[in-house]
Amino acid sequence: MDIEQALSALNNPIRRQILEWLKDRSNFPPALPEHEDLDGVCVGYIQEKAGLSQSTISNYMGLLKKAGFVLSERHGQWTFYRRDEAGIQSFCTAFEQELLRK
Amino acid sequence: MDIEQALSALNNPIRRQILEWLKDRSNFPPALPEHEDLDGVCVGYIQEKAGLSQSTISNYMGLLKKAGFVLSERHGQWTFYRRDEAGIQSFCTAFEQELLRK
DNA sequence: CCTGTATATCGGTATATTTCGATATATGGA
DNA sequence: TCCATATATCGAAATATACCGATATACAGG
Repeated sequence: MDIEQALSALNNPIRRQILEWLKDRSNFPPALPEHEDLDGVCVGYIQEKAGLSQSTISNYMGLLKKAGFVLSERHGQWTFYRRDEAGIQSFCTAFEQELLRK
Repeated sequence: MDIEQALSALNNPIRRQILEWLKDRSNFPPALPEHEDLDGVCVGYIQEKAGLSQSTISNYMGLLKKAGFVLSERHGQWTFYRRDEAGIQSFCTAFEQELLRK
């Protein structure tokens, strides 16, 4: 739980937007039939929605992952990203702990 | 309450450290006798503790103020900064609101 | 008004971040 | 094994941030 790394990851409006989008799978196109039972959204969908290049989004997802905000799972050629609610929660707790007066 | 500006202000370990130090006046040298009834800490004390240049600290305090984390009060040649607990609280609330699922 | 002290602002350099296109890697299928 | 697709990584250019020293401003006391 590196608060510095976490804040850097959040200090970008598009990365924060991605975390918001991931709250609800219906922000993205429907999953392919063979992926319907999987949690998470593939990089391509996120890229399309964000309107940035593939490499940028791949990099962003890596930052969010290292910061503990998303989990990833590889299935075939696809990587599916989803929110890490426990990681987000624990960051929030630690962050408030630091910021708020006691 | 600009969350972008607030996160930028917090995205620096020394600025966060300053907010922590300001939780407790005793982190700094005692106030001059004529300032004893005043709340807050003057820029010089903060600078000395942080070990950065005067201009950097003055700039930092300006960023923290614009972000709503500190209040300032001028008395004579001194500017006294103190935490804006309400501002900090309201940032925390808004931030969690955005970050946490629902 | 002149001087000294505290703080703010300016202008610059070094470093970090954003973002891209090109390329590398992984995988599934013909 | 060869090709197409999805994602990751690399290298570079543009922009932002971290700092500094120099200078400006604000004020207090003689």
